[in-house]
Amino acid sequence: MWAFHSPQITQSPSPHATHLPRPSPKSPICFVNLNPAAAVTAATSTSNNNELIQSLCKQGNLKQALKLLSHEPQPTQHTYELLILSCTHQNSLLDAQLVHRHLLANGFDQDTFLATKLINMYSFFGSLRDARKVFDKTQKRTIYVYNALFRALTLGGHGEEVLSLYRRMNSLGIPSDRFTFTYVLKACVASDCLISLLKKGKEIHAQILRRGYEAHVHITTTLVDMYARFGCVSYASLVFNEMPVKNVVSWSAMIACYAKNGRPFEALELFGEMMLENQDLCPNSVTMVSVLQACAALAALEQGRLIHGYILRRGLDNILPVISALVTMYARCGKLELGQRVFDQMDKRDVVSWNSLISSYGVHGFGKKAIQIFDEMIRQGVLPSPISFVSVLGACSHAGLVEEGKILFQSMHKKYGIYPSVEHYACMVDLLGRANRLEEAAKIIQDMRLEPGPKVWGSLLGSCRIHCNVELAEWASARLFELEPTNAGNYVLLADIYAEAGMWDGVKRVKKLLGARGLQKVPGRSWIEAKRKIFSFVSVDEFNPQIEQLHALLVKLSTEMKEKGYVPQTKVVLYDLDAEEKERIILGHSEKLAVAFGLINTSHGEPIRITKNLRLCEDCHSFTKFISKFTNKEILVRDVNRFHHFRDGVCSCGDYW
DNA sequence: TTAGGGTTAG
Repeated sequence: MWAFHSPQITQSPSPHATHLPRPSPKSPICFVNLNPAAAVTAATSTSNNNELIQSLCKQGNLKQALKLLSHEPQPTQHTYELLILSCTHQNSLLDAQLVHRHLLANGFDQDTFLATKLINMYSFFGSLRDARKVFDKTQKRTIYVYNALFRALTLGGHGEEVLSLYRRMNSLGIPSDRFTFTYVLKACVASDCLISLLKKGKEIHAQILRRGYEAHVHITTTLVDMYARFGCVSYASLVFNEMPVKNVVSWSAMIACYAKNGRPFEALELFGEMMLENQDLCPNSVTMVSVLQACAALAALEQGRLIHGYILRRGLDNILPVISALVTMYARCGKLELGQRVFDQMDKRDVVSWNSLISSYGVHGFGKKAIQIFDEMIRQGVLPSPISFVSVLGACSHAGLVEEGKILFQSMHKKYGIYPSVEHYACMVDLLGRANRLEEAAKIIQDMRLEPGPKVWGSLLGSCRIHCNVELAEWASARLFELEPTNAGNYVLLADIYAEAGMWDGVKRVKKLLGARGLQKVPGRSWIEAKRKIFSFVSVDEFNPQIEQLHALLVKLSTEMKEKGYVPQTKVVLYDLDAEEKERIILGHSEKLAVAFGLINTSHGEPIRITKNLRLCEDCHSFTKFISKFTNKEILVRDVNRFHHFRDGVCSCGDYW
């Protein structure tokens, strides 16, 4: 498209000496002193020079363009625009800074158009301070200049700065445009303090309605996404349902909202609706990633396979995020080998693909294999990301590989220059805590340079539950009740610890606190996929039409297994009840109902696959081990943390979970 | 001149 002109710097027309701008004394740019004879011809050909520079930029020949620039007395706005663009294409910050200094020296310091380009440029290089400097030095700040800085700050995660600047813009009477709204909505979630900014987001939503932008698909889609990120699913769906115009992006945003907020069933339902009711809408790779996430969350293997087929038919199977999501989907549906096969068939892999595989092995309890894959990734020259360490440390934790985990944790900064984040500390606390090294876990928290967040305290409390440590549990829960006052799970964990220690006063106190704050325990729930449908069970499920049949089967199996040595672990019932009543309660656990359903509804040789929303209780674990031997059935249970693969009376977790 | 949805973990 662009004609190639080979730049002949030595023969090129030279500018007249009088037209040559004086470089400022501070400017490092060297203007070539040209002889007067050459300068005469140059006076008329500066437009050609500009064209030549522009052409070189378009060809990606930045170095030659810059050389020629030093001979050009009157670069135009367009020349600078293309130079700036070229610097980002070439990923050269040094050249970008040179162009910036050059345009300042040539009197373009108040050019608002170039100011927006410079802000975008510095945003690209991650130099937000420089972007802000350009903004501050620009006197006439058009909405374009504001929007450019909003975009830069939002991308950089400085949401609060955007919102304070936005307030100032409003007070100066500068009206927002449709672009401003998308940036400031995104700014509300590009920050750490989500609670206060949700209120701000709602205010901006009101402004959008007042300005009559509710029919604008970009803005409303951003609104759906903002509410999704705050976890306000009902608000997101309200906005979505009222959108007069929806496109594939809006549908994808709403599907992602469900998938990301623990509502995978609704995500799949909405995807079905999108396919059925809108035949002119074609789902794309982004849509498919969320749909795969939903299948993974539900362990819906058959659905996942159908989606995989669709992805192949649509030719979306060469897109990296889609393949990574496929690897995860298969692994989380219990088909680790299929996940590995998808990974093996990839032409190219990025760090995310590797992370998918590492965590897949981790969740199945193959810690050593996960470390091997991590090492292989490094050997192949792929640098680990912070998430690689979350994945591999998590794998160590599931497999009880404490020493290996400690070495990896230390290597993060030493070898790879990655500072451990709160997530990594949470992994370490989990790793040590599960291994009953609770004092060491507590020491890690005390020595942390970062503020330990809810994840860290939650890991400690979870470990205290496993090993029944009241003292540390009280320490952790006191912090958790401050940080997450509405997370019912924390209260339940502490109550369980008190109950197991026989401290019934403590149980009463915590339950009272739970009630006073209007919170409820999340009921145990298990899912199973059969005949391409997903069946869900809750504990002591009175509304299930098959409950009597399932219960009768469980009583029969339990009685027979007791003769073979199964002893019901009634201690998991944390109520002051008699043994018989406790036994009745544990037999009604959702996971056992799902196992019974699986025994009735799966064919011979077909494994039973169950998903559970909580950690597997000791009795269900022991019961399922017995069942797998007693009925000669393979049973895969994915609890909230990991997989348990029961076969012939043994579990893959080695009773460590 | 500028804009919306996604990948891996917990």
